[in-house]
Amino acid sequence: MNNLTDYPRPSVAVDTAVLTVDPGSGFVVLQVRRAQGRGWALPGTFLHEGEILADAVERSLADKANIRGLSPRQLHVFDALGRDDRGWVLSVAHVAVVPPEQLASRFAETTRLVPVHAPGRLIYDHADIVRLAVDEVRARYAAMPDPDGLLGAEFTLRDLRLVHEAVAGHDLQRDTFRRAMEPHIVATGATTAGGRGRPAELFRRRPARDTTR
Amino acid sequence: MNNLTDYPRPSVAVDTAVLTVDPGSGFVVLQVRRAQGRGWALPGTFLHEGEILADAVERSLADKANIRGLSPRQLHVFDALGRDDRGWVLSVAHVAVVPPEQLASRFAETTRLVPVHAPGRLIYDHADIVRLAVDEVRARYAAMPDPDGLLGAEFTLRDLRLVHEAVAGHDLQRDTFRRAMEPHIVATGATTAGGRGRPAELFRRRPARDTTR
DNA sequence: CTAATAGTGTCTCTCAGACACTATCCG
DNA sequence: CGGATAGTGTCTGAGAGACACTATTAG
Repeated sequence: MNNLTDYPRPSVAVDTAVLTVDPGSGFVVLQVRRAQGRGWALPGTFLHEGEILADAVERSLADKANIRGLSPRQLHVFDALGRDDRGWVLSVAHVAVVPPEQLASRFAETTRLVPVHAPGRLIYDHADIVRLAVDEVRARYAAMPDPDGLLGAEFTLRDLRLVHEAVAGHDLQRDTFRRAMEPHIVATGATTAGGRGRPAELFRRRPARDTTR
Repeated sequence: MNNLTDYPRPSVAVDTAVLTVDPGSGFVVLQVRRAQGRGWALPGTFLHEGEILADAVERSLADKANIRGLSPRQLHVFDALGRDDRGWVLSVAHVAVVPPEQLASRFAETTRLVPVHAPGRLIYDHADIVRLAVDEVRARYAAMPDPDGLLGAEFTLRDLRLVHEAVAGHDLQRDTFRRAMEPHIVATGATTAGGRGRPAELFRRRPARDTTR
């Protein structure tokens, strides 16, 4: 019978592409400096005993970058035998999107934010993880208004469009974008003031109702 | 430093939803009888030392169901702490689609094929795996003609439509379906003979070219 | 007033869905 | 010929993309 102790077990790691939209640099990924070696990597850690993957992701980000409160999603398990020179290690890649304010308190010396289209040289298969993460988030943002909450609860359509343009990596048409998002948002009644042109309406996300009517 | 031996490691398992289209029962999932207990489960196994996940999937299917030659794709890692009563086990769920002929040689006594819409009672979270697998395959089949090769290299549009209807779980309109698939297939020039009505053209899958023109 | 931004009317093109017609086999 | 199946013309409605118009603010 299958006794759990019959076989050696792999180490299981998590690696996370933490993405945000930076007003200056657009859609960026968080990288951490490697502890012993030189070079940059995605934050990751080994899974501890009795820990679930999401908790390992949160712990790795608290420890390595001083970031808290994420909602990581799984992407893929990387299991190539030679991928990690420390031995037999499976890595479960994750993606997490956070508003830029939440990265303000990150370790300045050992972390950096790099545009996703030119993430630099990364160890192991971390460049693949960034690609998977970016594709996943782009697909989500194409379908819904700011599903990962890069903006607060209320926003103008201009703010929303700028965030979506940063994620998509290209400009979006103002009127088409508005009509695509309108089924998924509700006007609050309030408007902005103090801006240059006509004041803009404020919207909230529609509470995940049926969108087909 | 992170020494790989510092922490206890989880057992890693794979569980696979093997799906096919059965002429009689439609879209079905392969289940295996549990060895020691009663009840049915998806075929799975523990990952052996130095083995990659895809190989573990193939081994589990050869051993438990006498099936070979799959192309499993990863779906999700199930990591809930209490999910397996044998201890700390992560399970990497997979999906594999095979043509029905390839299941002809399966163990008759210990396996069965059950329609995906009523998979019966399954252990652990295997019902969730079936749901994920079905959703993944339906999404792939909605976009491309038989991407997983349930049919052979050549087929009529009727054959193709019947397979897609079985996967989708509902009827598809003949003319609309044809126009949706035509950009992704090439006529061979040959036609069927011996059928009841007008002979049908035979097609092949288009060799993964750019579909936008 | 002009510049700037927000919101919307409307035209066109494409495409899915639907219906119906023609085409070609068997018997 | 009739019955069955394959292939296609065509209409309609929905929706994306694009352009341009109106609306409302600051200065």
